[in-house]
Amino acid sequence: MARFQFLEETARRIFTIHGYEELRTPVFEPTDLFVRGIGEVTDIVSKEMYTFKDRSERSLTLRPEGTAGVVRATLEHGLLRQSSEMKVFYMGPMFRYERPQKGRQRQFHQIGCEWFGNASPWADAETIAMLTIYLEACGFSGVRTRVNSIGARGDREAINSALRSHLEAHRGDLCEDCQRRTATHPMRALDCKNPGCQPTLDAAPPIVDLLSEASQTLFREVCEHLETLGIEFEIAPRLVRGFDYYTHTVFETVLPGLGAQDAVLGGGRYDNLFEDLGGTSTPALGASLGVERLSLALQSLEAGPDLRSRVDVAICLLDEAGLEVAARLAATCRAEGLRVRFDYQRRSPKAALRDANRVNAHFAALLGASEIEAQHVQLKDLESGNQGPVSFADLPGRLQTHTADSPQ
RNA sequence: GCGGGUGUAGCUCAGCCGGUUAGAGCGCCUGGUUGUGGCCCAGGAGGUCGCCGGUUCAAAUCCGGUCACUCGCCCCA
Repeated sequence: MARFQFLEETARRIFTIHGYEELRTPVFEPTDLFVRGIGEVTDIVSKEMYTFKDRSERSLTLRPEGTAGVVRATLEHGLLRQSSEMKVFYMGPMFRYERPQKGRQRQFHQIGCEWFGNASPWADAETIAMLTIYLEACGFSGVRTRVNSIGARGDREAINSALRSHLEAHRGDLCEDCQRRTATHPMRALDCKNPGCQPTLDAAPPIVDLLSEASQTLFREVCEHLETLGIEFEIAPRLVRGFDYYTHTVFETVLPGLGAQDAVLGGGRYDNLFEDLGGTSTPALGASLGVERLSLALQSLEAGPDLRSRVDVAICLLDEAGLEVAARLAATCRAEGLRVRFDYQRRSPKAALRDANRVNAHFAALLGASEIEAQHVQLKDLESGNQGPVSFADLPGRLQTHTADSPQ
């Protein structure tokens, strides 16, 4: 949980300084929204949605991804009317009906960002840059995002027919899936991992070469801007994505140590989605991060962030006296914003101190009959072992000056 | 949808070619310190061996079923 919080808070911080605001959307939506948005023939829509009927026989679906819901909310509430541009991020659970395995569960969490109303290749570059900065802020190093362009929707027919004729010519060398995709969605065949298909796929014309002049220029500019921003990336000529709404730039980032499910983020531009969902044509792009996968990757990091929880002071009773006094002290310290450990249990001093040590407290405030008599606690620094009296009244102030510079 | 694996103490696991009171490490508790943690030492608590059935004089161990979890393929975050 600490890792989730860290990943989410870091995202809030990095996304916010890039001008994004958080938006919350419902966890379920009308099924039709995803069918129209993601595309009928995609795996997600055809076999991975959690779909059910409500009491009025409406078909609802637990969201398998975040973008469609954000676009729907934007259209429905006219969020894009007062300004022509908007940047939002979200985080929350997503659902896909499939066999769980490492780095993949049926309910999982994504952090996503969406940027509406900006067609500049700078927007693509900034988005990839921001995500790279985010991953680095989380402690990952050597992040290299894989980037490709699948062109405008108008380029699609030329791409498909060129790929189809190539794939048809080598039909016998392709696996069943690829043979099927040749007809339905030839671009998807390109990222088939089946070893037998590789020679044929390697020999296929690169998608970028099949794009219109304008689309190629756009992609070149995205790459140039990434270099201007000093972002490490690599061009992945065969990278395509599983959602139909993508156009032009697509990208994904993989991290080591995650086995088969190593993509921690994916995204791209989707300039037609607003129209597809009944809005006016709006350039847009976005990405989403898989929180569980990031969390796993964070775990295997040799020098990860320090996520141990910290307690400023643990109040330790030394004898039968002092429960009421301790309760009041805990309350006044908490009112000052201090993290206080006190469990109202009567236990041996030894056990109380051991507990204080276990929860990683900076100080232990020791309280017994003689301390109450003198109106002070014995404040013990648990790292140095130094101990001395501090009056009840001075305790909160004293703790604040000593814990102000500490992490977390 | 397809194919593997595993279910034994709070956690990680050993034991499993059937045979006495089911073990280890870590964690937890107590004591060594008549009101003081971390390190060390000594002791202690804790288990229907996933569940149901079968074979047998005897089952954690063999067989069947069932449930749960897990890994891989497909696809994706």
